[in-house]
Amino acid sequence: MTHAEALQQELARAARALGAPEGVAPVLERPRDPAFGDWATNLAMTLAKPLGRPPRAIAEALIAAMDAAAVGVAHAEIAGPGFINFRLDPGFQARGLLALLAHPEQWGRHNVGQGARVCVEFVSANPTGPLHVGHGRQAALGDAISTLLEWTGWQVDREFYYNDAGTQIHNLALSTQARLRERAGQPLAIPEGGYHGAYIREIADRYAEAHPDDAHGDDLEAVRRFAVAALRHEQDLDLQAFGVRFDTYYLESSLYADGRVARTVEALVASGHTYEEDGALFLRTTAFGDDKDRVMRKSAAKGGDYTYFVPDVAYHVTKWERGYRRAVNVQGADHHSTTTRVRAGLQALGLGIPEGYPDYVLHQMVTVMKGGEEVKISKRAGSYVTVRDLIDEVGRDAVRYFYLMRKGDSHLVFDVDLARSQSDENPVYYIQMAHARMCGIFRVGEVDPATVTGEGVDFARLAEPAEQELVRMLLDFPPLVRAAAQHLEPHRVAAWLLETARAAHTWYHRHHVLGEPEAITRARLVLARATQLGLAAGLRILGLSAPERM
RNA sequence: GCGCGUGUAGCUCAGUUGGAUAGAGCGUCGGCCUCCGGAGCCGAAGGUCGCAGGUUCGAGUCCUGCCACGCGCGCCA
Repeated sequence: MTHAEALQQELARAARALGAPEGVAPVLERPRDPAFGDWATNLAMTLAKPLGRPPRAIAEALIAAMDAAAVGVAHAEIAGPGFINFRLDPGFQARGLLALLAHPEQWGRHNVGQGARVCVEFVSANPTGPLHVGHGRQAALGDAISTLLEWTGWQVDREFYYNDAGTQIHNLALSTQARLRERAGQPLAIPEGGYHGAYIREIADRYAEAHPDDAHGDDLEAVRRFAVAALRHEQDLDLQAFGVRFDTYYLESSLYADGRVARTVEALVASGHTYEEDGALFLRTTAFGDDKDRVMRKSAAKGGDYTYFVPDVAYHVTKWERGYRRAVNVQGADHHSTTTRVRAGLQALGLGIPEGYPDYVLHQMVTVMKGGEEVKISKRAGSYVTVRDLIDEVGRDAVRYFYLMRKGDSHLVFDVDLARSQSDENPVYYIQMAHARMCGIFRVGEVDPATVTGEGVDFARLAEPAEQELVRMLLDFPPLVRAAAQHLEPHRVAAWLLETARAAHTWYHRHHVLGEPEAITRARLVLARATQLGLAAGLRILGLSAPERM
């Protein structure tokens, strides 16, 4: 039990002694101004109504009823309308770091998921081009969210869904074919909705080399397979450069091949939620909250194909059948409309899948600034900045951090020139520097950090304000990880890292670890070690490296 | 027009599920290197939290209505 939980328990006990109703859950928070103390509670104000007494009087009674010493409270005072501010005994609070030193691999871990399996799907790009900066945001977000879930007790599988069937892929094949024929001296005829990027020409070149007997690309199916394979390989390289690994690659084409799409359609028809109109088959998605009903199978005049969301529903059925009782999909907000459709399809099937399945994390668009102006991202026009461009220019860690430092649902402006030119002043370097500095102390002091356990150390020596602040930040980490995972919001970890790094730099600058009286050096070595471990933990969640020197 | 999202310092963004005097980074201005790494530290200036109402002890946060911007609204994905 942490000291905060002990304090909460003691507050709850005192509240019941005053006649408060069962089940009061005192809320502790860090006061905005550290001068107010280490913890504050608004308990007295929330009890004002049920107890029918003024908040300040209740606060007084609460303080009197508490066994302050037992929970390390050195001082308690009433402030403002009825806040109670607690100042903790310095050593009592700092001893909370013992758990970090003893089991660093457990620090920040929780078991809310209780080992349940969850499928996190992200990136899921069409294999029609390299990964662009929008996919990069998804890769960073999805990977960090997966890690957060792992840290909080979920068994996570990272999954990439390849839309390797349908119109876009057909256009890809036709575009490649057009380039092949251009090579052979015919006029270029890229189809409507086709792809104009230079990489298509490269693929055509390679195809011609590998298939000397089909230099015109007459075998469209072979061209399609070749182009898809080539682009999947490109995307794999992009992801590798970014340090993102997937457990499963699920192919949309396999859903057709194994009959799942057909079976899903049959099941939906059997459910009675479909109807035919103008030769097309509709799903009555309006019965499940959609604006209008959606076409499942196009009319014969339009080709008679299934629309994209049918395999999407079949795909999500497999997630359920594969045992994922929870699924998280990370998508761009431009795909927002699919969420209702997929959920509607799953509900219509009546398989007992919960209404909110799957969870969606939608992120807003990324715009790229280069040379002072916006780069229009268009695969078809062939103008965009790839994830690999960014990584090459500013480094993997910086790219990841920039993607993750902002909330997913706010629009992201990625100024490439700025990111590159300011790389010296990047927040990620600031954070990594704090970590490296802690490592530097051990290097210079010739102390093996692994031997710093806190045993026999007088924690009351960590009494300087800068030290208390740093201790508070470090102790905030475990609950912060839980909250970030619960809300699927990695940016909270990014913000914590920056604040904690600042606290570490301030402390480092004001107080020396080495060369002080032995009792102080020993206590400060503990804090340095805890800071190093704590920062490393946060960096790890975001997929950033924690260098020992820079 | 409808749905979703956003609107907070010059710029880019946080804001601990409704708490105290709204914060950070960058930029600007002014200080600090015999020091465990100055890739750092300390300080200052800078705000009508888009606008108007409402809910209550208390609102950047919740509700309603407007305004602006982004995305979506296809038998495209």
